[in-house]
Amino acid sequence: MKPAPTFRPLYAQVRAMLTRALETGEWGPGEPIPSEPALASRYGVSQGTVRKAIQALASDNLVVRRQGKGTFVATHTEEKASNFRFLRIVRDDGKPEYPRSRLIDLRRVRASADVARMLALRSGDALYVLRRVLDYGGIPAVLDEITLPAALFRGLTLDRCASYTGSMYGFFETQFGVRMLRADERLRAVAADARSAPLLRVAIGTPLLAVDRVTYTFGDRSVELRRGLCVTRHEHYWNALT
Amino acid sequence: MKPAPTFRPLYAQVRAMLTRALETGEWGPGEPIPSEPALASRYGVSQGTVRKAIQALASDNLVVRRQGKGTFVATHTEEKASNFRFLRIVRDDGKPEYPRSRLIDLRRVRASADVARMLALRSGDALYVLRRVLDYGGIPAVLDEITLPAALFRGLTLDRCASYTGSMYGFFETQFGVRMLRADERLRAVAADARSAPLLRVAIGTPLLAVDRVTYTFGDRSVELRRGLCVTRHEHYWNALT
DNA sequence: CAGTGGTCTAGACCACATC
DNA sequence: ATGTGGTCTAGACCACTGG
Repeated sequence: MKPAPTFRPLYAQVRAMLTRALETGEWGPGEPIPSEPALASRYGVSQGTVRKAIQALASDNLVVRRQGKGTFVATHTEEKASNFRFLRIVRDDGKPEYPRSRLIDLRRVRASADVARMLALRSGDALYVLRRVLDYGGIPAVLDEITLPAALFRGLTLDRCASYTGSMYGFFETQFGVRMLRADERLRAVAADARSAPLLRVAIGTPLLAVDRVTYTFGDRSVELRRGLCVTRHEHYWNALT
Repeated sequence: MKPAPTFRPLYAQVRAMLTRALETGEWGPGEPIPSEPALASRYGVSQGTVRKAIQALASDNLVVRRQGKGTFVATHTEEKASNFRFLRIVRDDGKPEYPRSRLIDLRRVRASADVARMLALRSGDALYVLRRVLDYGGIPAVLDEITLPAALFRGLTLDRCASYTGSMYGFFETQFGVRMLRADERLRAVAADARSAPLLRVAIGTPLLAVDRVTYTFGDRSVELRRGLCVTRHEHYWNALT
């Protein structure tokens, strides 16, 4: 019998409290959190312990540390190149081009049993399904179908999407307060069908890279399903195994 | 003008010295490295500084830390489940099955300009090209074509491959002293051709997931090119965006 | 029990950014 | 000059492993 695996380091507890403060929005995206000495006094621990907690948050990309300036809450609205964290489709020639997004349509539908399970909803709950195409160098490369719980994205319209300049996740963060923290992806090869082929300007049957993403926010709650269909002729999906 | 960006933390220097010791094989794969106090005295720094250096190596997967036991040089020969670090193809049903490998053939060829560049060789240098198929549940799923510099893998034969039980990288590590540390992958969707279709038992034209890997050892030297063609019917490529 | 890595503290000093 | 995070040290104690 194992005795009792109840040991929990101090820094882990501080980390949990900081995460909670981040989740409740005590400091908003882009804003600085208090300095290490301030947090040490607030939680009654040493600066070194606070430091370790913050570094764990930084390695989870919840905050960004900047020497001489402070520690800032992560945001999708100013990540520039670092936005390639969630955009793994890059050009074969390596040019770091940011694609242009063209919105196709937005529908309101009911959740199937499968989708409901993956989003921790009930069958029949309302969903938004947004479709868009990403163009690289003016050529369509990715058809995204983005599924969102309507409850979290009340008032979402095509116009609101279109009028926002910046990344999708920046839009979700600023307009709906939904913060995407991490994602899982499953990749397969599929054939272009009658629905996707015209939008990507390829022949039916063309091999496409299908990227199925589940995106999570605080507390490992899934808040987005996304299927990307990618024409991997001039672009590819990039991944580093470390 | 910037003055001189020459600052280098002590722990980074210790880390570099430890990396060098690992590379030269002062401690072999699977063996323990000296304890923190021992290393601190060896390098004339505090234990805290050594700890930070070692933790950096651990996060690069060069060593593995085990509380109460010691710090051990990473090896591909006993990684059990952690071997899924370099094997991202998993079953759709999530069962953690380890596939069976069937060797197809081994050829000795000359490097083209492209391959030579990617492996930092000269055009015409000798290469080995090994092909194999991975079966999941008895069904062929992946056709791998593995390209290696002959200079590093002298005496490689099909028989030697076949007689080794364990992972490919474990084989390379123990038999040739070549240690794979990290890899980059590029994924595309392609159509099965006359060469691959029969081996994977699919029709010509079937969409396949093509995984092009470049694998690196110490000093960011590339030592393997690998192309995997995957039938993503019952399996998929898994990736976490963190 | 001794030895390992893991946690926590306190304090000094360094590098960087800003005013 | 001040305040931030980053480095480095020294020492104490804790959790885990194995003899």
